[in-house]
Amino acid sequence: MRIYRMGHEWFDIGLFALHDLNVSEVLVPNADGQMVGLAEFIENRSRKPIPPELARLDPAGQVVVYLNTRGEERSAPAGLCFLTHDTESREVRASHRETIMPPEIRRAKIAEICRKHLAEILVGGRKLRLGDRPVEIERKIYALPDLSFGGGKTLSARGTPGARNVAPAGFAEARRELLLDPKAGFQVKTPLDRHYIVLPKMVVDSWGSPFVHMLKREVTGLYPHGSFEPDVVSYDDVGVGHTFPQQANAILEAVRSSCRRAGFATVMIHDIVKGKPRSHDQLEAAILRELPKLEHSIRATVIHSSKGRECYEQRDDGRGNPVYRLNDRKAGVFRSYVRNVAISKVLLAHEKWPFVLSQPLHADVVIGIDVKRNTAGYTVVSNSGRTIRFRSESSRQSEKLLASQIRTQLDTLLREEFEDGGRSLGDIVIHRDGRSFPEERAGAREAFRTLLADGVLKSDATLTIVEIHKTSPSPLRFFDVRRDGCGSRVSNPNVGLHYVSGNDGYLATTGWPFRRPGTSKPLHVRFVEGEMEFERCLEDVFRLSTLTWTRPEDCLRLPITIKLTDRVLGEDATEYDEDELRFGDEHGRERA
DNA sequence: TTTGACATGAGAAGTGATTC
DNA sequence: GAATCACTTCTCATGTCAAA
Repeated sequence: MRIYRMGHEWFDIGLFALHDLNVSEVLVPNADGQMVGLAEFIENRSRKPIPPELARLDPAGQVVVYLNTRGEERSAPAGLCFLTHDTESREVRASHRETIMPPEIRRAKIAEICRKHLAEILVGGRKLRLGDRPVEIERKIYALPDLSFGGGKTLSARGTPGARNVAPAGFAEARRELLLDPKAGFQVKTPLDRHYIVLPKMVVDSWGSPFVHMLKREVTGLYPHGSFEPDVVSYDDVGVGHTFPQQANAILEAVRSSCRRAGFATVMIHDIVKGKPRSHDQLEAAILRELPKLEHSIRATVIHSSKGRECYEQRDDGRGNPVYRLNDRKAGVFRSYVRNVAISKVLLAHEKWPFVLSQPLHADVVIGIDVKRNTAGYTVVSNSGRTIRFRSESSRQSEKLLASQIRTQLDTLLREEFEDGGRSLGDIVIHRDGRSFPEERAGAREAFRTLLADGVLKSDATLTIVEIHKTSPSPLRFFDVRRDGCGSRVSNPNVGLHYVSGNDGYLATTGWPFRRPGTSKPLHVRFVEGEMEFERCLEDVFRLSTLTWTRPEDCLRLPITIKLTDRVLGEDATEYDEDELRFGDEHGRERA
């Protein structure tokens, strides 16, 4: 894809062919139907003064042919065309950082574009005029909620007595500190289930044992009540080829013979360099989906060998024996990597949630729903995030859910919730990732009515459905503008800032006090139907976005209901070629 | 590839108007 | 009323950076 600068205007064109003639030879019809030279045509159409590339245009230069939107051939001088790159391309990847715009620059650019291009727009024959200033809204901000950790410790940015009180600016930092503090730490204290660490033989024979030791120490440090004693299983990564089916089958074989009890596993895989692009994602997806199907069902998480390979080096122990030690310069990096693995790949996999909301949500139960690649995922959050259930189910529909599916799933999930909690449930709120469809809503209402009749729900229970849009047809941005002296300072909005207009709500879940480059992108939350007040739903969305379990020191753009559904579906729903896995060794060798 | 936010381009999917 | 087309919207894949 290239862009073409005709005069001062930029066009996005796709190259179709190379013209036989050069710039001076190609003739095109001008407005009166007369044939003129290509350079003359462009010059006539261009605002003066003309851009330098046009002034310098070589008459003997090549001409490219592209197709306009009606499929007609058009000519453009190659000298005025520029190659566009996406972010992964080698030529521009280092400059990607520069495309992330800080708020003051984005705001200035928005104003400029409005002035230049949107001053007067014709809509259905009527002129629309845009206001010359952006809309100012009231600073309505939801306060950061209090969070409960282990040891009865509470974190507060709103002055709650007895809590560890911090200023909002220190909230994220304190959240991490409390999680790592042995006197606080994880809020749940139930023991861990059986855990296997599945390593490539090459790693077991080199830096495997210091790595496992480090991971054990990290998990135990974070979660002392769990008695983390993982079994190490090694698979033959060397004796087989390096394709996705070969490595996957080696892992399956090892797990089948060594993991004699159901439980969890963290599987280390090598990057697959040969074969189709993205085949290491296939390997990951295959492991995640195949291990639970084994006789002793294993729920797996996947890590990669590259980080360890990069950080460990072989040394001499002083008596002539080789030992693996961390490279001095990389020790710090590796430690935080191992901590991430401990939290995300071990503790969160065991459903040990690090911290929860201290005060109850407005809703009694919040259910996040998302559909990806024919798999529907449901996350149920109740009891202020203390209880979380997840369920996924394949569906024939790609994005729309059938009424009967959603009815059955909601019915099952809410009955489980009722039996576990031993109490009837009140207000139910559904967070739909993206658009909700009438069939789904009908299914949800049907389930609701049945559960009401059966006493699973309280007689005054309500059902409310909101849509959570990560992107929005009307992409609104918030800017915090403060006047100081002669000018003004533009920055990202406070997290918790919200603006409601009818059934559309915008909520800043990223922004101050979290330091991130770029301009905060508010969530678009749309009220679809139900009895709960919209502003209360919105506040629940905000509170659920403070449960940043995978990154305690940072913000989360999405509420945990959607985030968890996304995470699990992202992993679960990745396609992999099952036939290739079962029968694909020949194909694998061909490619390898 | 550890994670998440913000960025982009490609392509899929949906919408609405037009044509036969 | 189906087929087609132009256009919009959304998802997906990919990248960088920074956290300790």
